[in-house]
Amino acid sequence: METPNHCQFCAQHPDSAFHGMSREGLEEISQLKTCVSFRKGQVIMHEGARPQGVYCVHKGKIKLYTLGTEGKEQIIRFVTRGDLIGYRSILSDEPISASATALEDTFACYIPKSSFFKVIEDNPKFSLNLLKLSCHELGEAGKMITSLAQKNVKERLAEILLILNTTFGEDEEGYIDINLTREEIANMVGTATESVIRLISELRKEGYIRSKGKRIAVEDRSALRAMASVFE
Amino acid sequence: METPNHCQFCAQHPDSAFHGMSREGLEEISQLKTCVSFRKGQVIMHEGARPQGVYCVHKGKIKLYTLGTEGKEQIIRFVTRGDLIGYRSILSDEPISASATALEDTFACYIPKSSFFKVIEDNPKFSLNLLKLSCHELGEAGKMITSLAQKNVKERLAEILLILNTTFGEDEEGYIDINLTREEIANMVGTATESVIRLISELRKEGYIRSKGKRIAVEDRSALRAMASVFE
DNA sequence: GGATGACTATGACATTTATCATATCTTTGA
DNA sequence: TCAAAGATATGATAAATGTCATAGTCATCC
Repeated sequence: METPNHCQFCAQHPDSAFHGMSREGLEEISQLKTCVSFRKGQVIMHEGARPQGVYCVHKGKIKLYTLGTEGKEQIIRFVTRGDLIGYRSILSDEPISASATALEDTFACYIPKSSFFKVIEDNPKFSLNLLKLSCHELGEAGKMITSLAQKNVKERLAEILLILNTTFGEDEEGYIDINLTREEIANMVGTATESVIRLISELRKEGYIRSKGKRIAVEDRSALRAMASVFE
Repeated sequence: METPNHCQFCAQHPDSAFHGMSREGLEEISQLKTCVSFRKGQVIMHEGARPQGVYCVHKGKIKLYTLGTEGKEQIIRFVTRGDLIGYRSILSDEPISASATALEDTFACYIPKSSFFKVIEDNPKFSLNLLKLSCHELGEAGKMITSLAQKNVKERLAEILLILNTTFGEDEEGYIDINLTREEIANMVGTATESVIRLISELRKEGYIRSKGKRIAVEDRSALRAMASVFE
C-alpha cells in the first residue's frame, strides 16, 4: 500500500482529476509538490488574488465563498479530499473568483503554477479530467442558478440539506457529517439567518429532518426531495 | 481569404475554442463536420437529452435555459458565434443540463460525438482551450449565484442589462443588439415579468437607460454599474 | 468548572416582490 | 393593411421574506 502522501492515493478515487493517469505522470506530480496544512478557520486563498499555485486537498473540508456588496458571504461550493483549488484561476488567467477557508484542520499538496502548467502539458489525461470535472460543475452551477431564481426559501433550504447530506455523508448517529452554523447554511441558501432557523424548526416539526444542537439529520429523504422539487 | 465555412474562420477569434490550433487540426474538424441551420424559435437541444454531437455556432444567437418546476424558463446564458453547444454533456457523460433555442435564424457546424472525441484526443490544444473556457464560465456562474442570492431585483436587472450590452453590443442607434421580451429578461433576472416592466420604467425615469418599444439602450454605463454594484 | 462570547430561537413589524386584474400598445401573419 | 395575438403597462392587494429586538442555549477557553 502506497504512503497516503503519494498522488496515487488520490488517483484511486474514480472522480479524481488524477484518475487514469500514468504512473510516470503521478510520479512527476509527487516530485513537484510540497505538503501544507491549514488550521480550522484559516484562509487558504483570497477572492481577487492571483494564486501562484494549486492546492490538492488531501484531508479536510473547505468552503469556497464570495463576499457580496454588504460583506455577506455567499458559499458557492465545498471542497473535500481529492479536489483541486486554484486551477481555474490559473488556467483562465483571471483573479480567483472565490475565497477558500478551511472548515476544519486541513492537509493539502501545493503545486506551484509553473509545475502545474508542466503537468498539464505532459499529461493530456489530466487536463481532460479537469475538463470533465469542470463540465460537471457547470451543470451543477446551472441548477443552482435555477433554484435561486425560482424556488422559495424553504425549497432551497431543503435542497441545500440534501446536497450537504450527499456531499459529506452521515456520521454514526445519522447526522450530516459537517459542522456548519445556521448563518453558514443561510449563506448557501441566500437568505437571512433567522429565516433558516425558522425553517429548520418547521422542517423538523413536519418530520423531514431531526436536529440536535447545530447538527441536522435528514429523516425522510424522498419526501424532502419531493418537497424541494429535486429530481435525479 | 478562407471561405466562411472553414474552421479557420472561427479560429481567428482569440476567445475561440479553436484558437491556436494547428492547420491540420482545423482541417480535421472541417472534414468531420456538417453544416446545419435552425429557424428562429427552433429548439436545438432539449434539456435532459443525451446529445449525439456538438454544435459550433457560426452565425446567430441562442439562449440556453432550464425549466423550473412550474414550467417557467430560467435563461442561464447566451451562445453566439464561435461558441460550442453540447460538449459539456458529452464530456461529463451526463444528460444536457439546459435546452437551447435559436433566438434568430442560426447557422452552425455539427460534429458527431465520436468525431468530437477524436478531435479531443488528437488536439490537446483544443481540449485545453475548452478547459480554459469552462474555467472562465465557472467564474461567471459563481458571480451570478452571488447576485441571485444577495442582490435585490433592481440591482440584478441592472446587472443583466450590462451583461446583455457587453455580450451583444449595440446597434446603430445604440440599443442593445438583441431582441428580447420583458418576459425573457425576467427569466434571466429571476423575477416576475411585471417587476421587470416596472423597474425598466423606473430605470428610464432615473436616467440610467432609454427604451423604445422592446429595445433598451444603456445611457449611463458607469452609473448603472455603480447602482448594480458591478465591479471589474 | 465557570464566564464569556457566539449562536440559536422567537416575536413583532417593515419591506420587497409576487399575483391578479384590466387596459393599452406593438408585433405578426394572412 | 388589418385583425388577432402577444406583449407591455399600471393599480391594488397578498404573500414571502427581511430586519430589529430580546431571551435562551451552546461552545470555547482560561
